[in-house]
Order: sequence, then structure tokens, then C-alpha cells
Amino acid sequence: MTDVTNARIGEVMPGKPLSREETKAITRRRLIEAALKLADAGGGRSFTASEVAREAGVAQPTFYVHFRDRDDLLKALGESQIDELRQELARARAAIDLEAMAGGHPDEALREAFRLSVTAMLEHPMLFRVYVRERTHSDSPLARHCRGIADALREDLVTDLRTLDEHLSRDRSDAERTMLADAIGAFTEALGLGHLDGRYDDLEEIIDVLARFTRSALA
Amino acid sequence: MTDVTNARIGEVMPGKPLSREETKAITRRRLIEAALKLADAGGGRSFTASEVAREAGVAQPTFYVHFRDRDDLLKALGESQIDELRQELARARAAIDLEAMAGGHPDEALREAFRLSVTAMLEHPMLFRVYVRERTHSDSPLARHCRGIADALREDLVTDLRTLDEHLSRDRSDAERTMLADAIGAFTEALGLGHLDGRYDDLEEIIDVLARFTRSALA
DNA sequence: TGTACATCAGTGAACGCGCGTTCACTGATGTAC
DNA sequence: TGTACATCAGTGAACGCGCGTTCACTGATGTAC
Repeated sequence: MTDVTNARIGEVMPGKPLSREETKAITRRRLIEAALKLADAGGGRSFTASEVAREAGVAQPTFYVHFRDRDDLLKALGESQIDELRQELARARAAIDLEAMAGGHPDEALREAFRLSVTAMLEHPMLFRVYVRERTHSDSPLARHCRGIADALREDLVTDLRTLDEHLSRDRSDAERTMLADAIGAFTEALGLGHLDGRYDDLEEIIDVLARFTRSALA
Repeated sequence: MTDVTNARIGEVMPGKPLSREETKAITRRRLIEAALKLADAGGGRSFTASEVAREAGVAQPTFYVHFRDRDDLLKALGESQIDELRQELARARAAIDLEAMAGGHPDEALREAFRLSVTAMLEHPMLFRVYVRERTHSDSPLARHCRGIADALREDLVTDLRTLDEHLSRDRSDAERTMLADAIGAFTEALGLGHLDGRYDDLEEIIDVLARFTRSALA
């Protein structure tokens, strides 16, 4: 895949060779994408620096031109790639219309919120799977990074629930809101993974189930 | 921990030395428990045969007296340990009173079902965490084993939902039941993990949330 | 623009190290008589 | 019960191998004049 991109750049401007900065960035991206692919296949601790270099099609020592060691690569993987997923999920959250949810059209507003979240997950299957996996591991910079994202998402959801409760003058402890946030996050991810695994296809049906679970639990 | 057990056996019957079979079984259990501890700390792919031997307090080659290689140990870990967890979850399922759930006391029957499941998880925190982690990995015998268990649990839950639907003369596709099963499994696990991580303490409150989610989604 | 030099991404070769694995050996348990 | 031999769990030593890491080198890009 990266090979094609590279070749294409060469074809488009055959006379203009790539600058050092450009080729270096390409190699770096290759290494990170190779690591993501290997992480998706076997977990963040499964690959060695040598394997990453091999998968990226560069010599072993090239790895060390870009990263101090494997942990450094994992950190970069988290920062450059996983953050993409986080940003999309954050965008999905920003689009949630809490007013509509508390007011006239709660169902459609809720469905739209889930539609955006699930779509963000399904559009980045590798990132999504790696995020879900790594989060539960105890060490490694990637695991820490993923856990940080999970914590941020949970807090966001707790905040949204609090706002929603205030709109509806509903009394609820933050502990309970945390549980609700964990549960909602968990089944959203689970149905996303189930879809990726091919257990069910219909996206609208998935959103339907998600919305139904949530609506009733919040009432 | 294993050291204590071993010492205790020695103390209780100082004159009667352990048989070959007994000492071998103890060493084997030590190795498996060391592997479980390491897997809990860093994932199933994180440890080497040497680390397991070191953690178990035996010489490196002793590993090969008991297991052909690391995969063989992972298989044994799945079969001997993870299956314990599965059996408890199966017992929890067997105790579910579908009649009561469809009939006079749906709430308390539902709560009891979740109480048993969550208790089974919380009583084996290491097994539980390893099961949740390994399940999402793509290869390794342990991952396959955990996925097999997850598939079985899902099918059981789908069967239960079908039975429940029949009791209540409710029409629902199996695809939807699969989604519900995935979702219910996911948030049950999520709240179990949240409890282990110390995000909320009150078990009855957890069960309350689980039951509320489920009750409303099934209606 | 052209030339001479500087920079630097990427590499092949080399090294030490820990892991997986094998093997002959030990010493305790098991067994035949 | 006692003795002599057989078995076998566990071990220290040894080996090959791949990984992480370093380093001098290459050749292409960048820059000063």
C-alpha cells in the first residue's frame, strides 16, 4: 500500500525528486503503518523492531533512525494514529444534540449520536481493534495512551449524562453515571466489533439496539 | 503462594515424602500459575518460557519437562484455568430462572442472574482479565480458546433469549438476539472490570444498572 | 547556472545478549525379589 | 522388612539463533559561493 503511494508520487513528478524531509516522513509513516498492521494481527507486544522494519521493507537499522526503541514507536503509533480515532469519536460527541435529546426528538438525536460513533469505529477497523485490545494491557506506552483515551471518553460521557439529567431535573449519583458511561461505551464497542466480525450486517438495526438499550436505561 | 502450599504439605506430613506424581503436578501448577500471573501483567504474548520458569522458581529446562513449548503452556492455561471461569459462568446461567423471568418475578430473577455472573467474574480477577484480553487477539491457542468460550456464552445467551421470547410470544430475529447477547455480555463484563478497577464499589448498584439496561431493552 | 562541500537518511557488517532447545547427569521415588 | 535395580522429575552446561544496538560508510539531497 505504502509502496503504491510512494511510486505514485514518483510517477506524478518524475523530474522532481523527493526532498529529504519527504522521504523521511514516508519511511516513518511506513514503519508506523507496519507496526499498526502487526499490532492488529497479534497485539502491541507481539512484534519486534526487526519485524516492523521487515514489514515496512527497510533495513533493520533504519528503525533506529526514526525511533529510539520499540516503546518509542508504540508511543508514536498512539499519538499519530490512535488519536485520529479519538478525534473522530470526539467529533461524534460534539455533534450530539443534548437539547433535542432532552426535548422534542430524543430518539432521533440518540440514534444520530450512535450512528456517528459506530461509523467512526467501522471506518478505522485496525485502529479500533488495536485500541480495544491495548487498552486492557497493563504497561507499554500504547496501552497507557489507549487507557487515557478511554478515560477521556468516559468522562465526556459522564458530563453529557449530567447535562442531560439537569435538563430533565433528574437526580443521579456520579457513580451511577460512571457505570452508565462504562456500559454504554462497552456495548457500543461490542456491536461495532460484532459487525466487523460479521455477526450482523445491518447498521441501522445495530443503532436501533444501541438506542433502545440507552433510552430505557436512562429513563 | 504456591511456595506456601508446598511448604504446608511438607509440614503436615513431614515423614511422608511426596510421590513423583504429586511433585510433578505441583511443579506443573506452579508453571501455569506463573504464566497466568505474567499473562495478567502483560498479555499472553508477553512472556517467554524462560520468564515463566523463573517466575515459578524452577530451572529453565524444567519448563520442557511439562510443556512442549509456550503455545502448549498457553493451551494448558486455557484448559485448566480459564475453563474454571467458564464453568462458573455456565453454573450462573443454569441458575437463571427463565420461568420466573417471564412470569411473576422478572426483576428479582434478572438481578439474581446478573449477581451470579458478576460474582463469578469478581472471584477470579486474574482469569477474568486474561480472558477478556486474550479473546480479542487473533492467534495463539489461548486466544482461540477464549474466543471459543465467548462464542459458547453468546450462543447460550441467544438460546435463553429465544426461550424467553417464546414464553412471552414475542417475535424477534436471531440476528437481533445475537446483538442483544453481545451487548449484554459486553456491559456485564465492562461493569465487572470497572469494579475491579475501583471505579465503583456497590455490587447491588452494579446489578441494578445491569438489570435496568437489560429489562428495558428486552421489552 | 555551476561547482565544491556539508548534511543526513538509509544501510551492511558486526557485536553482545537472552531465549529456545537439547543432553547427559543427579538424586529421589518406585518396584521386583 | 531389606536390598538392588529401574524410573524419572528436575538440573547445569552447552549450542544455535534472532533480536537490539552500534558504527563506519554510501549516495542522494541541500547549500554556499
